[in-house]
This record gives sequence, C-alpha cells and structure tokens, in this order.
Amino acid sequence: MELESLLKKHFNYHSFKHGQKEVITSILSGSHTMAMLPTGTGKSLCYQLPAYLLEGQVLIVSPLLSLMQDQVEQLIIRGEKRVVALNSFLDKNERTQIFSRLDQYKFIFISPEMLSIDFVVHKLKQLNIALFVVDEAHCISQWGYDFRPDYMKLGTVREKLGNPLTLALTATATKEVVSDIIQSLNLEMWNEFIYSVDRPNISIRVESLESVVDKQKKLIELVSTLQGPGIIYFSSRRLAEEMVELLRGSGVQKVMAYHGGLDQESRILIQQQFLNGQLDFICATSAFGMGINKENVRFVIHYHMPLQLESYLQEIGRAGRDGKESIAILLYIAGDEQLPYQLAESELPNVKQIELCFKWILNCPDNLSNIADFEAELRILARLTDIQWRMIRDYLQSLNANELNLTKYMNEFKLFVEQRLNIKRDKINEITRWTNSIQCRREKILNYFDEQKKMDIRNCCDICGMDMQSFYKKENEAHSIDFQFHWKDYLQAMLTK
DNA sequence: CGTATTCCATTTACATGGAATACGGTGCAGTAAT
Repeated sequence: MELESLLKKHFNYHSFKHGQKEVITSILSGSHTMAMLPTGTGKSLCYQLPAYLLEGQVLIVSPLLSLMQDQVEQLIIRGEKRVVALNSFLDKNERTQIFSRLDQYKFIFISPEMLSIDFVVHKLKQLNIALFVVDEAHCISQWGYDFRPDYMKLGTVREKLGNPLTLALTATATKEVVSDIIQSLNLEMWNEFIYSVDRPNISIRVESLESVVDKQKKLIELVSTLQGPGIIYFSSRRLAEEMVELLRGSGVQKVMAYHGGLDQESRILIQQQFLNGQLDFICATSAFGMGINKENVRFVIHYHMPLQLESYLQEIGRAGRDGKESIAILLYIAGDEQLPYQLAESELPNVKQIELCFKWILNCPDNLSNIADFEAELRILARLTDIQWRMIRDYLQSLNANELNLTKYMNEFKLFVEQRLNIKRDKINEITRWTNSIQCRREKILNYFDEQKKMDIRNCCDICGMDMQSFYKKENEAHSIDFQFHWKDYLQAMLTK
C-alpha cells in the first residue's frame, strides 16, 4: 500500500495506529475531517503524513507555545527543515524574515491569537494552504467562549483564507463539543471519526472524606504507598505548593509543584525532570498536562474536582499511556463543588460590574468611539480581570454606534453572561452528580460521552469493586534510574535555540 | 462556599476571640508592517 510505504519512508513506522489511516484517507479524499482519537494515538501523524502528498502548506493552529516549539523540534529531528512557529517568541528581525519567505515552509504552526491579526491573515492568504489543522480542537469549546475568544474567530479566519481543507483533532469531545467545533469552523460537509474515550486500564475511584485534615492525610498515605510516578491535581496554586512541602515533610522527596504562576524556565525544567524520572510526583494545577507524553504515569489523584467531566477525563487520561494498569482517584469532601462554582462565577463579570460599566459609559460624552481611551479607568473602577474586561469590550465593540440604547444592550449582555454561567453550572452539577453517584463510574462517564460500557473490566471502579493491592508499590522495587541529566545545559540549549 | 489572613477590641494581656476581608484555574499577545 502506498500509505504504508510513505509511513515507513518519512516516519519509520511499520503500521498505523487505530484510526490514523481512516483519518488520513479522509483528508486525502479532500473531505473536511473531525477526528477524535484517544490520547496517545499519534494525532500529529494525521496531518504530517498527508502533508507529503498535498501541494502547498499545512497550517496548524496550536493552543500552547510550548506545544508548538515541541512539534517544531520533533519535525526538525526527523529531518524536516521546512518548519516554523509563528508566535511571540520571534523577535522583530526573525518575524520580518519569516514573513518574507513564508512559502518556503511546509509546516506553519500558529496561535489563534496570531491568526486574529489582519496582517498575518493577509500574508497567509498569499500561500497555497493545503490543510488547515486545529490541534486540541476541544479548546474551541472549552476556552473559546471566554478565556481565549480568538478560538471562536477561527471560522472567520478560515473563510478569509478561502475555506481550506480542514482537520480538527482532539482526544475528548462530547456531541456538544463536536458540534461546537464544526459550527465555529463553519464546516458544511465533513467526515467524523469518533473513537471511544474509554481507557480500560485506568481504574476509577472516588474517596469520600470528612474533613480537610482527612483529605491531606489520605493524600500523603496514597502518595507514599501507591506505585509512581503520579500526578496530583489541585485547583489552587498555593495549595499545590503547600502540599509539596507537606509531602516532603512526610518523606516523599522527588516531588515538585507546577502551575501557571511559575516562570517559563521552571516550568520547562520541572516538566523535563518528571519526564526523565528525576521527579516521581507533580503537584499541579490544570496548567500541567497538555502535550505531555509520559508513558508510565501510574496514578492521577485529584485533590480538587475539575469544572467539568471533559477536563476530568483529559487529566486522568495522562495515566497509563503504556497500557499498563493505572489508577485515578478523586478525593472528595461534600461541598467541594463550591470551589468550581466560585471559579466559574469569578471568571465572568457579575451584575454589579456590568451595571457599573454601562452606567459609566452612559455618562461618558463620547461613549463608544474610543473604548481604549477609558479602558484603564473603567477596569480599575469595576475591578475587572483581563477576561471580564475583554468580554465587555468585545460586546461593546459589536454594537451599532448609531442606535445606542444602552439599557437594552445592558440587559442583553446580562442575559448573555447569565446563560454562559448556567452552562458552566450545569457542567459542575454533572461532575458533582457523578461524584456522588452509586453507579459504575466508568459507565456514567461513557454515558456522558454518549457511549455504552461494553465489557466487564477488572478493577473497573470503586463501585464495581477493585483490589487496591494492584496499585501499591511492589516490595524490593528497583529505584528508578537517575539519568545523568544536566539541567543547566539543557536549559541553556532550550533558551539559545 | 470554605479557608487563611488581617484587623480590632478587649478593659491594661502582649494574648485571644471574633469579625471583616481576600482568595481560589487555564494563555496568547506589534507600539507600523498589506
């Protein structure tokens, strides 16, 4: 077969993994393609192989700078030199240079934010874009509404680029997420490849506890007895840091915290140390995980519950990529769902803030023509975060300045925010119900993703019954090999690239 | 909502309890460029 020989030639693999060939064939037939492949199936091959059969450039929209840099590196290591990442890492000179010879690249990685700049789109338009790829496409649905609104503009961008052939890739997607992706990309006809989200080798367990002290004790007990390596997820940076100290105090040494508050260097370092086995445990926020491919993670513990089952599934999916038996444990105290509710609420502007803003604008003589002029003042006055301000600003900018009925618009905006909040609350309700349920954990998750549980699984979940012995450290376990890893050299290499 | 921190009054103690307040996640990004 032609595809297999290409696979051998460019990637040195002998056979495709589950789903890859179908997705690639679909693209090569010229159909827009929505592919949901389980974590660790080698999603990037789905656009990299077709790239060699298509005339023109492959444009890949990627959510994280680190992910882009990583993919670029991988391609370069494989001998593909025609690769570039368009992002804020480029300095002025590099940028000028690269934009002047964009057509010489085969693979162009880009952030959705960059794609919202007119100049960039103008430049891309002059290319022959053979394939428009949205990597981690669930970000559209998960982030696009508020956190990273440029994700919602990808459809418009696609149109400006002349509706190129499109591939959306993700590992987690409910029917709603899939339809969000299709809609916001403005796809009319497309092929869908949806595979099971189930990961039979991950046992699922909820530990109900009475108090914070119990929870901390339980965490220490688990981390010191379970077979590592493992990831512990928190919804608070401070707590992640504190638990590292607590674990160290209890004799767990090879543990570090990872969250968005750390500088880029520390994040790279800690991630690498975990990948190399110099760290056994990571206390992390949701900042940790996307694009991390560590095969032998044996457990994922949640100290706090995520804001939706989609996130939960993504996070526990980082365990057991090697197919070996692994465990996911959620530590739960009744009422824990209050933190997610609070996080969801504080992300959006509240009624008071909205009223304050509109009132202020109403009293402003030249109100909507130059929003940027009063940004600073208004933001301080209403104590708006970046995200809150952006939502308000984008809404104001969408208004027709000729017929200003601010009261009407304000109520419309309030309603819009209320609806977003209700969607977020529903998701939290869903995961809370799941936590408190007495039905098979796996079955309920699968049902949420519109699947049925098809087989009996050993050590399925705490409801079906499981033997915790399988997950404890083995006696006389050989200590993980310490690689001679010179982190200073590594960092130097990363930073001078 | 729940937890941790700060503030303040007490009846004069350098400490303590209770009230008020702050905090809680995810990331990209030209100051022109066609």
